[in-house]
Amino acid sequence: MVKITIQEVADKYEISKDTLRYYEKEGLIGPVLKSSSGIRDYQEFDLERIEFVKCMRSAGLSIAVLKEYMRLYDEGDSTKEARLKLLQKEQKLLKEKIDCMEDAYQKLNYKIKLYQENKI
Amino acid sequence: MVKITIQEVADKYEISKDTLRYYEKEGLIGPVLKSSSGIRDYQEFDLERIEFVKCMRSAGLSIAVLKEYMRLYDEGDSTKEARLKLLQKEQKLLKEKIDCMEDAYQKLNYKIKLYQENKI
DNA sequence: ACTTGACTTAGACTATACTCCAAGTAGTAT
DNA sequence: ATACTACTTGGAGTATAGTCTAAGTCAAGT
Repeated sequence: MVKITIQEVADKYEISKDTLRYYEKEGLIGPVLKSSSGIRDYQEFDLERIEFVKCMRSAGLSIAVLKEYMRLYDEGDSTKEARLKLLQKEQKLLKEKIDCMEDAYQKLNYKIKLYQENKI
Repeated sequence: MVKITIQEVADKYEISKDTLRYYEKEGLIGPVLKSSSGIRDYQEFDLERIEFVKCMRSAGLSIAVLKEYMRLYDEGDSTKEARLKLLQKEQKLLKEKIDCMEDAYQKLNYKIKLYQENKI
């Protein structure tokens, strides 16, 4: 059994070691298995979670929301409904943000065209 | 001539008065015309800038970038090229962000479907 | 004249999300 | 045995973008 160290995870996902420990402290991932001397050994399911968290963070979901989701997850099956609602709410917010950014993208595009056509 | 107060601008664009003053201090808007007693009176071109800034901020452009753009703008025609480059760079970043968020949106969608089909 | 309410300023404070630091430990290389 | 490197912790520090507070000014209404 080869161990997966924090450095390897940091390199693989381009997340700093500090951030990985921070996420763990906040309950977004782990608690990660540790050797007798306290060294972290990341498991497959840790990596899956990290990937999910990374993706959601890059989409703008807050630490607080992801923390809440993981808290519910750890509470078990009885929180399925709550988790679904949370995800749906975040999805809706995400859609609004995307629409807003697309609007800004078009406005930028328009402005850039004005510059290129020397109309500004 | 009816004056446009900070309160009216705040209401119209749903930006707090504090934030409007903060943007002005940072050079993103204005300097706004003031009465002899120091009360701001926003002009049409101020409102246009505010709308642009609001849109760009909501799309994630930083205060620093908008500040730099406005600084170049105030410097005159000689900075056209630089402004265009800045906008193109931000547009590219914006596109990357949108793509990233759309990816996250699809992942969320998938996860939500799993919940709805009771597979999780 | 006095109260009221909206405005002004500088500067302190807050939230979010990291990021860095000091001090210490464990395992390996020479 | 000593040096080296990567890891650990708790807690302090930073960046960004506001947000709030205190103290004061001004114009209008009673």
